Amino acid sequence: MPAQGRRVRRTSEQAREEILAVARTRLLEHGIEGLKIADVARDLRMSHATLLHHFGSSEGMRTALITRMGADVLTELLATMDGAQASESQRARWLSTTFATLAEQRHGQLFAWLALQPGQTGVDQVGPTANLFGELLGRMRKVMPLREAQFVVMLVVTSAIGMGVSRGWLGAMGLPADEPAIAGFVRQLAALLTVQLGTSSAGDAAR
Amino acid sequence: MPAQGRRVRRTSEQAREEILAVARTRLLEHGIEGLKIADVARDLRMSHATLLHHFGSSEGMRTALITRMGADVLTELLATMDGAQASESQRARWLSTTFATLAEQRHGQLFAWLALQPGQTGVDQVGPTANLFGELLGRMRKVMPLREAQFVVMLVVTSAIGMGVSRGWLGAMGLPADEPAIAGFVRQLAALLTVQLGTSSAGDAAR
DNA sequence: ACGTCTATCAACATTATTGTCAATAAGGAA
DNA sequence: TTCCTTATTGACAATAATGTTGATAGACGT
Repeated sequence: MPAQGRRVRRTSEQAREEILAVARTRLLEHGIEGLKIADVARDLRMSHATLLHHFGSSEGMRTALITRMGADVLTELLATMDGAQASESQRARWLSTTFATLAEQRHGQLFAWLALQPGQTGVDQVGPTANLFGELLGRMRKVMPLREAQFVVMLVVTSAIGMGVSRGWLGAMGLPADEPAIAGFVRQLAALLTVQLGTSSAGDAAR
Repeated sequence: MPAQGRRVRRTSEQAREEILAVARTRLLEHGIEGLKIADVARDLRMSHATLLHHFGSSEGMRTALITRMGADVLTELLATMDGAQASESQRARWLSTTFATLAEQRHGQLFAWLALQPGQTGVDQVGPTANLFGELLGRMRKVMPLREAQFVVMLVVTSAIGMGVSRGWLGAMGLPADEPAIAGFVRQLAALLTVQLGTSSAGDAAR
């Protein structure tokens, strides 16, 4: 164990990792306000100067955090896709896990944060995540016509993001939003989409 | 026109209105960062001390803004409901306008902002909006069974909020999100829900 | 041991943001 | 007019937050 007065010396990479980890949990618990570099640094028992040394500026840290979290979402999403495309029951499970991934509260915070960045600034920072949903769409196209795929992905993505962003207060605003209610909702959605996809699988439901 | 050196003296109410109006547009254009009281005041050619005089603190202003915008959403939503419940074509139109109301970029900013408030803080401030979606749900129950109504409202609300929050960057992430694409999406959704509601109108689609 | 590299830190500097206060002036009432 | 209320303001105060710097000390190689 390090004595109190003793400096801990991490590698540059380690330091960045630890900082981003703390920043993430602070974002979840305290919102954007929790991202002041002094606070993040204090959680690590590190001087805020050190934090600045690693990220250049407070904005640098925030940008890195956006990039990291975006990449995590991408990884999770693509992981759930692998091997879950063929059968209908598999597709239902895919929907459920995808929904869970996107609607997770922490990701909701990320999306909300992105939404509040003026202009494109936030999105540009996402870097590798840039084509996140395009990737999803591409894989869906392999098992259904483009128009269907676009509709399904769009519906699932927007609904999941909306759920993630607003889960905290949907309940307070009159909609049932506890765990079982959401699970039931996802099941209903899966059933609805299954019907839809089974019925008009060559189809064009609109106009 | 007021000469430069001359003070403009508004009623307390007028002042609050003008301030909130400016604050709203600033929120839309510059995100939360645009809400610094000095900036808002400058847009009105007013000293920031005056702004503080009317709202007590910067937080007071932000709270008032949340309340106001929330109330506006509520008003718009309920307005679109009146008289658009009975027939199916009317229901489709209701969905379209409701969707438009919630997905509107400016409201998306509001929702995103709410999502980033730690804990319940943000929601509590919404005041009259508190039961916003409960109101929606109540009206839907008049024309369909509870389980159906819950599902439909939940789907529309989450999807619309998700759309509003992420409209700015859905395109950059690979999903078609220009005006016609969204319009098409809403039409497809309406069609899908119409089928669903027509088919199993006593139904329990899940499990 | 010695030297190099650089992560770390305390103290300082700078700015940004919010908040306070006493004085001023606009509008209405008496 | 005169008086009273209070919206308005500039100047100041108090922090809060970010950024800067020179010195210190781990880790690693020679």
